[in-house]
Amino acid sequence: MEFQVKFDINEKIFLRNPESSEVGRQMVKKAIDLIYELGFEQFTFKKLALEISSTEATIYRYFENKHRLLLYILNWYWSYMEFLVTFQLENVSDKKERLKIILNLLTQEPTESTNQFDYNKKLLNQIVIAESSKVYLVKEVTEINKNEVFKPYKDLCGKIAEVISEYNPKYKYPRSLSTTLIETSHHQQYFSINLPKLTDVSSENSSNFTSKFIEDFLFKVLD
Amino acid sequence: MEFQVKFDINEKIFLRNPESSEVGRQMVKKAIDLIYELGFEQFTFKKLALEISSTEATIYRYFENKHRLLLYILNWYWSYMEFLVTFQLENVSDKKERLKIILNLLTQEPTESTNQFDYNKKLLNQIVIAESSKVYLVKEVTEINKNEVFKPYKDLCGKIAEVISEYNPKYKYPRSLSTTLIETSHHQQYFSINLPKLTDVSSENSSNFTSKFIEDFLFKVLD
DNA sequence: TATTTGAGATAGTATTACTATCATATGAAA
DNA sequence: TTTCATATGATAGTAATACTATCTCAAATA
Repeated sequence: MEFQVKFDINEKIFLRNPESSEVGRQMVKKAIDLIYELGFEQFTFKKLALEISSTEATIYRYFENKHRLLLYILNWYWSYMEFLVTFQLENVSDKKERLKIILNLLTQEPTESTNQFDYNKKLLNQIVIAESSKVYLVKEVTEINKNEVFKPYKDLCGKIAEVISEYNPKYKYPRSLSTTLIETSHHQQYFSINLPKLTDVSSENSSNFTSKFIEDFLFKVLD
Repeated sequence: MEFQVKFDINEKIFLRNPESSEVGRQMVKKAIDLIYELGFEQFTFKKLALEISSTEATIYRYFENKHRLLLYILNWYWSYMEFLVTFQLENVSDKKERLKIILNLLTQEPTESTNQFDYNKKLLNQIVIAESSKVYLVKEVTEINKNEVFKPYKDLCGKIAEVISEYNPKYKYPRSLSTTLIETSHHQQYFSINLPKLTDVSSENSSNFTSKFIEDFLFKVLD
């Protein structure tokens, strides 16, 4: 079975919908490749324009600045994650199993994209790990939050919080635990590769280290 | 009782030691004010030069770029935190109490700096919450890590991990739990102020929300 | 006293992050 | 089929950023 998913991204994020044209779609696809390759700081619209054989001016007609473009990509990712959670939880009633499915989604590398029209999920996942905090750790966070541009992240968090509460209705901090799971999965994956002394990875336990760590703490917190 | 603390910051971080001159000291002090005020992205050496009535060229003689200056500030902070942990743990033998002291240091606003020669700890704390991840979430992380510039963070992590292991020697992930405590305390403090829907704060439980969440979390994991 | 060193002043460059204008192609509406 | 709106590309230009280089002067040091 194969299918594509589309999400309605909040219109406040872009000036012109990149889904509405070929350049727009190319723009987002190549942006993912470039941000992965260069890191967000070194990524520029000039470099992206060159890559898609277009111009800076054209890109600026779609996105106000590179921060917005990153936000667009992350909104897509968060929507996609919420979709995956919903989809994979379908018909699973065991409450522990439901949590495990979520942990799996948060810590496993996504499967390779099979069709060329889709975004590259592996690169996207790496971008989320290394760059996602840069969209909210900015001075203007309150201002940009007014346009509900973080709604997909909040929704994902809310969905995971629900599953947590189903499992243990007495637990008092389902949302905070939910963001902690998400953020910690990013940190520990990043640290275990780049700054392993900040973790407990070793050559023996390196495979799925983050999974094991997070699963261990989640069930200790909830049981 | 009042005293000042000095730390030897890794020489690879700066070109010229800012502690060695008055401009240098002013530079770091004012950088803390400015980064707090503008956020790291909007902070520039030009603005800092103006603020200390010096020139960009002078600042560049001390620091290669603003990333290094932020790293310098964070190294000082991490060293300071490790000092505080060591100091406040002195003569406390109760193992649970020792963990509680650490949690307190991670989640409480620091006390106002009493003397003008010292850095402003409250601003520093806010900078750590909002900007610290930007020093390691960069493409060049492996390269800059070679100079041991993250040693103070790793040492702090190691020290907290020791206290965790004392409390529960069987726990398998003391370092990862340690970084999770540190990073989660930053996230939850930031979210509870700026994106409260990502947490469980409410008007009733807002005071020390992060403290309560993390304490609950830590002892459930370790007991 | 001679010499090194640090700071300030000044200038200059490449790149970034935009904004503006105009011509042309395309596709839909009349 | 013509008309017209709209998107794109080409080009240009600006202010700010992130540097580097050079020279002078003053103060510390040998």
